[in-house]
Amino acid sequence: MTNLADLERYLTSQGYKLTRNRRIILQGLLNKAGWSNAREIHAYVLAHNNKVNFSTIYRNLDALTSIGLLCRVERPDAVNYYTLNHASGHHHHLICKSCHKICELEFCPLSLIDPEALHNFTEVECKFDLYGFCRECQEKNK
Amino acid sequence: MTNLADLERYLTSQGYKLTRNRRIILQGLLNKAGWSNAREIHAYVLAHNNKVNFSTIYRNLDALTSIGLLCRVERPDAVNYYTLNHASGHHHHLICKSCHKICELEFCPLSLIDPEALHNFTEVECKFDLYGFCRECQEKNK
DNA sequence: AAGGCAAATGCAAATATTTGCATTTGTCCC
DNA sequence: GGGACAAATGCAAATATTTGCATTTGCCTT
Repeated sequence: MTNLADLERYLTSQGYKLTRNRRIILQGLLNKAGWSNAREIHAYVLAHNNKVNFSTIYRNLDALTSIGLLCRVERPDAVNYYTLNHASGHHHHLICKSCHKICELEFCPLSLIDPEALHNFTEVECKFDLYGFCRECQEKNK
Repeated sequence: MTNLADLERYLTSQGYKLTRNRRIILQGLLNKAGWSNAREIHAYVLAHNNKVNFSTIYRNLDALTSIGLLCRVERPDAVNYYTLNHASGHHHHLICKSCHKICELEFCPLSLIDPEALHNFTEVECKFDLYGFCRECQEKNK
């Protein structure tokens, strides 16, 4: 989905209300390529709306992530970053511990795991990310 | 490793100093089966030493985890829990979103991933955990 | 268009966790 | 055993994030 109308349609189809904050958050993420954190998104909404609270930002980022519209990645410095899930499918990431570059991984381990290993758990969500040093940062530190 | 002397030997072999705090943390985790959070471990050390600061606890839990003596798991309520890595090998976990029960997974996705997919990253660490509802909690909510 | 209800929001307080810097401690070497 | 140096610690302040509760808003029904 690469336009606001589709994103909004999907949001409401999932039972969420279409609020002014959510519209601006989605618009902001559409405008800006790459990843943003809650602070940046908060600033964007402030600049394009009247006034919004940080907790609203966090709650909306959670909601949008939970229905798959956003990808969330936790950086090694413990700050969460978000981006529109253009891939639209479920996927994971590879993050550089030095420059924080984020690469996509098509691979999802949950699809490969033996259901027997899941101890009869249901509604299983997969949290999976890899952290290493990208080629550029390896060069720099030589 | 199931005794203090082995744990301590390993700690020093990795270049870490053997401090009073670390000894008590390891002893505490040896005594208590299962998982503990920083608050509980802090309380244990306070009760068995003179006085220790929370940041020291966190720094030591990080250090012990980074050399593989401890396993760390992040619960859905965003609290980290720690336990001795008896399995001694690298492994992952399956956590109940309701009762927070933690099961071990022998599976590590990093071992299966195609090196080509790693974009030339080096020293890659794998952060992988599954979150779902265990059989007991499914029954309870029927 | 008006009313009602649940969902979304604002606010303020609390959470776990991290960090910089000055001090203390453990270990290695003599 | 004593001294030196780096690593570990204490302290206080800062971080991102979450939560409870009262209020507001979006959306559905009439």
